[in-house]
Amino acid sequence: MKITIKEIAKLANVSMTTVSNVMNNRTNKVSQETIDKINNIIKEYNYTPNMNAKALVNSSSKLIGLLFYTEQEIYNFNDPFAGQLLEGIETISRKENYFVLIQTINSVDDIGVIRNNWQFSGFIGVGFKQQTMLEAMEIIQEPITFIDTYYDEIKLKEFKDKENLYFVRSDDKKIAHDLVSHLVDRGHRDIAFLTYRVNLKEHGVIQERLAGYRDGLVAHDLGFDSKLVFYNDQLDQVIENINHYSAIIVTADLLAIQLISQLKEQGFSVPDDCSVISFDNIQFSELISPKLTTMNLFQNVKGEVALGQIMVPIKGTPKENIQQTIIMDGELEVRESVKQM
Amino acid sequence: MKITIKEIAKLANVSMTTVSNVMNNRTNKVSQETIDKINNIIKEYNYTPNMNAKALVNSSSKLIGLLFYTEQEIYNFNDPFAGQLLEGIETISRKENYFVLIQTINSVDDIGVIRNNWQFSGFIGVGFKQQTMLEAMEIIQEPITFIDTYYDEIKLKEFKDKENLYFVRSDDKKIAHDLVSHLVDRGHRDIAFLTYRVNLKEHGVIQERLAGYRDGLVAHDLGFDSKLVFYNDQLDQVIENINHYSAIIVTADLLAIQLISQLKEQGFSVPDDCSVISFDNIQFSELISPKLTTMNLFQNVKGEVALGQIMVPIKGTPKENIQQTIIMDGELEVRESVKQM
DNA sequence: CTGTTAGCGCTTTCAT
DNA sequence: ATGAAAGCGCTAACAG
Repeated sequence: MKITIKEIAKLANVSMTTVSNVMNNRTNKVSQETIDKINNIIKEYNYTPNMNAKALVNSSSKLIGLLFYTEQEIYNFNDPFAGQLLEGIETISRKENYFVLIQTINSVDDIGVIRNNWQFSGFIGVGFKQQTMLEAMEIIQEPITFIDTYYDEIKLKEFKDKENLYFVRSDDKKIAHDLVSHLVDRGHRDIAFLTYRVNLKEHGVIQERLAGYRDGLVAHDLGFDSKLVFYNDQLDQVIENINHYSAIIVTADLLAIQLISQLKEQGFSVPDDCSVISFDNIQFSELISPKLTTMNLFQNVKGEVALGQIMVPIKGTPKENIQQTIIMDGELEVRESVKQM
Repeated sequence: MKITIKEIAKLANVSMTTVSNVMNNRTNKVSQETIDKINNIIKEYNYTPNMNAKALVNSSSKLIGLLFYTEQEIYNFNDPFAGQLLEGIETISRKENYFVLIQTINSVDDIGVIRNNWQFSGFIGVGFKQQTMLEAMEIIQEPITFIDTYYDEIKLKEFKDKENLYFVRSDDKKIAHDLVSHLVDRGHRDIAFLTYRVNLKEHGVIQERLAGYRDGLVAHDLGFDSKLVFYNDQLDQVIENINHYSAIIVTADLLAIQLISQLKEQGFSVPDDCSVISFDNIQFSELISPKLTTMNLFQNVKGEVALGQIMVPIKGTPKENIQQTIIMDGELEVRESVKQM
């Protein structure tokens, strides 16, 4: 049933070495006859190698560890972000014949354990903050791409020489800035900002978007007013203050949809009473009314890129043109939730 | 750095066997002193076993293969279903110290390959139809749970004796029936049905729901009218015929939201002109307006149950009370999209 | 109570 | 051009 190299060797009347050589295309020193014979047997018996044995002897398997860092017990896979990422990662891993092991982790120590358990070829880290990323790097030697992790520029220098370390993220600051510009183009001058509650001390996606919002306002000679920055637990205040702005930037479609729903309940109309623009371009954004004007972040591509990055050192292909940090732009999907003033 | 049993044995001045015994709690024949000594070393050096070596010698690893069957190139992980399932599966796998390898497969042959590659302890199959399930079973010997796969009752008999085969699904027929009953309770008598286009010959979730819809109508002395069954590519017809029904059952929140959005655009109001009730209870269903009355299917629990099922034979715990097929009920979330007539 | 040993399936020198 | 043999880290007889 489960055939091994040894048996193939016996069937072909050759040694295991030869079989191994043929399988790994080290055929320069094998006669064509033998090659064909072996290949036929492999096909006939549907032979596929035992990855555990391979991993054991090579001390490296065809495994990619997909690490979801979270303080929660389990990462929130409901988030469309996770799904899109997975789709991109699966696309590449299948193409490259690698395998993806998913793991939610709550502490950096978890990484050490799982890393010892399996000999991963590389990792993709999601949900890491600068601090946890730094700690993770102490442990992980294999190539790793961190998705959406921001780091201080000062730290960047130390990373520069660090091999096997990659980053992929959106250009959140620029994208937020673009959102402001779009609203300004449409005649808006009073622009609010709504986001999830986060620790503003930490460097992350939200902080960057906030900074981009601020930059955008300044660039368009509009003042930044901290009273126009709201958090998801203040939706009532957002609505109370609706007269103080004509448009609002929301850092997630989900939150935007929630807001719109509340606004409607209170008798307000979008975009007439208030324009809404957001991030994500999730599937739903064009199913609701009004259809959301939102920023497509191409999270599936992000997944593809993330795995693509580490595949370079993993496969040992020359890495001349590879960048350590890939910053992706977004693409605005202009739909109905922003009004021309 | 990466310490092995051999080295632990040396450090503890014992043999590898003893170390192995201690690690696997076969401590009945080891002195407490030795146990402590070994455990301390393990802790000190942060030792964790090499799973590949273990898998090789045991011909079974702590891997669960999560197989997503699809005709597409990549499974649609965007679907909230996949995320919820994953969440449930991860919850249990973490608890049990097992690892989840995700794989999209396009044909049953793919299973053979991946199964040879790694020695899985068990599998969870998603997206399998009866035919592909049957084929998969020919190949897979390990415990497997199929999620949401329906099979003919005739075939059931053959399965009865089949070890290691489990099913988890919702009671789709009963749930659809319940939906009809709820609508009838609310005074509706003309009830339409909207679903995704599927092959009606195949036995699956949609077919069951359709049957339940039919049963429900009959049970309430309402006639079944095939003209009131619509498919997702006929949304315009759904709306054209709006006078022929007062409520519509939609087999997915996503589709329901799409419909509502279209209805609104055409100037209709939900639930006043048409009540809508659906399946899934996705996160969005209570963020939109009107808030969706929908059936919670507990897909995350489904994931937990699926893995729980196969963990029984995997861990070799006595499986007296285990059922081969677990059928889960839903729970109606009554919100705003159904009108009291 | 502890150690010796063979072997899981594969790769890789080193011979021939 | 092909083969023999050692060894990756671990487990499980079997011996003592």
